Amino acid sequence: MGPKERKERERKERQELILSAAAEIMKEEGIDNISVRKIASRIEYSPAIIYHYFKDKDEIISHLMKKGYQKILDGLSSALDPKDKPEEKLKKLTQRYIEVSLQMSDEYRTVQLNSSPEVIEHTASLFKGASVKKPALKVLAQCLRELYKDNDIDDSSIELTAQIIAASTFGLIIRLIMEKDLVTEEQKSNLIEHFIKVTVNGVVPGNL
Amino acid sequence: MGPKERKERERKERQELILSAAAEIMKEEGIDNISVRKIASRIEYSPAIIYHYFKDKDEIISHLMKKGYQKILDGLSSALDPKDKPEEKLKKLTQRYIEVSLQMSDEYRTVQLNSSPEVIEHTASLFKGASVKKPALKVLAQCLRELYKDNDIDDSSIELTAQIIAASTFGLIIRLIMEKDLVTEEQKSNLIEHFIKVTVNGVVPGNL
DNA sequence: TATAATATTAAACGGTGTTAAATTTGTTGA
DNA sequence: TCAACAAATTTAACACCGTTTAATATTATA
Repeated sequence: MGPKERKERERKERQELILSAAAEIMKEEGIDNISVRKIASRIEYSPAIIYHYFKDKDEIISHLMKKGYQKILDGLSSALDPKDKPEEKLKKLTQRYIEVSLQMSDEYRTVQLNSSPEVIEHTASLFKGASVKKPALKVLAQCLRELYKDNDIDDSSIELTAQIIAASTFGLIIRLIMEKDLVTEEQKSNLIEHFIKVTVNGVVPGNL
Repeated sequence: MGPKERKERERKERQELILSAAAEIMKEEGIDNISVRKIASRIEYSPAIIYHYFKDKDEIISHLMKKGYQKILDGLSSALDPKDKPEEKLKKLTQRYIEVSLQMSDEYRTVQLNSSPEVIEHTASLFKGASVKKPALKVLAQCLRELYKDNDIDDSSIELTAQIIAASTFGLIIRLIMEKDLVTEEQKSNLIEHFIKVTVNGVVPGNL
């Protein structure tokens, strides 16, 4: 309520202004064409002002990443139906993840392939312990735990499996995005269907 | 033998000079730090000369891609032992592909993630018919054909499977490269081992 | 209202890819 | 051998880029 808070709020508003300008540019011209100068001119300020609200350009990009990543996670939760069997859950989850990612292919690509250390920290999924720190992996691991409830499988094995499913799915999605002009819709849905079949078969109890 | 041929040869030599300078920079400073001016200064010419031998910087990058891609393929063939059973072949092939790719991670990343249309044409693997046009997929599909020799599986299914293995493996490799600072050697080999197990289990006859 | 803090800008630095025109170098034919 | 032509190479510029420093304008505070 004091002026301190207002200041803080105004500062955030300006940051949002900058971020949304950057997001606009990303949508219109792609991630690589975001430039500090373009952002500045779009919000009708001088380029230098950007550095009053962000450390550097990378920090702006990082913010865009985080938002994109969150978007994927949000679209995921609605795919879980408690009534489903574990195997079915796994299929639906994977299917949904692929669908949501393909719907926002530009953002997905940007988020997942950006190689700045700060962003990688947010997208990394292969390090030990990722299945408890990464929401998407967490739900996946939970799904696998149900799948293996009658088997004697240690947790590190489940984590590995979750990470592998994530990495494989990531690979399929990125390739589908990159080759979108070369792959027909039919081929695409064949691939997705087949992928889910193969992946689930690969991790189903008894095969491990 | 006429001067025409010599001219042609000399031109190629200069192109090679430029390319190897670019490759050096890529090795030392990473793909993103290749610049026309740096190449020029390294070969002790003025920047403009580059454009006498290449259309633009992208063309230079494209050449680096093609070479990198070839390198992967070359390292692959030696992994095939005719005495192995199909399942074993598949495992070794995948293992080798991952190893070779990780050994040249910068190049792999560059080759596989470059999004210029010209390069995508060389790396694409999901379009219908890819398994006969792409050497790496061809050997993979052949491997699968052996694996399914006693089963009644149509060829389009084999192609789909090959493409899926390729895309999944691609995903694992890219993530391992991107997260190399976060993943320990132990975790890495666990992942690779587990990945091969899961993948092979997923495509083994009877599970499909 | 004066002072201190904050917001904003102008201007520059060093970097980038690329191009047009001028210049040097090399080749060829008379 | 020399002039004419063609090829190779450079100079210089254009239009961008990210970033920093110092000066200026604006706002808040005492």
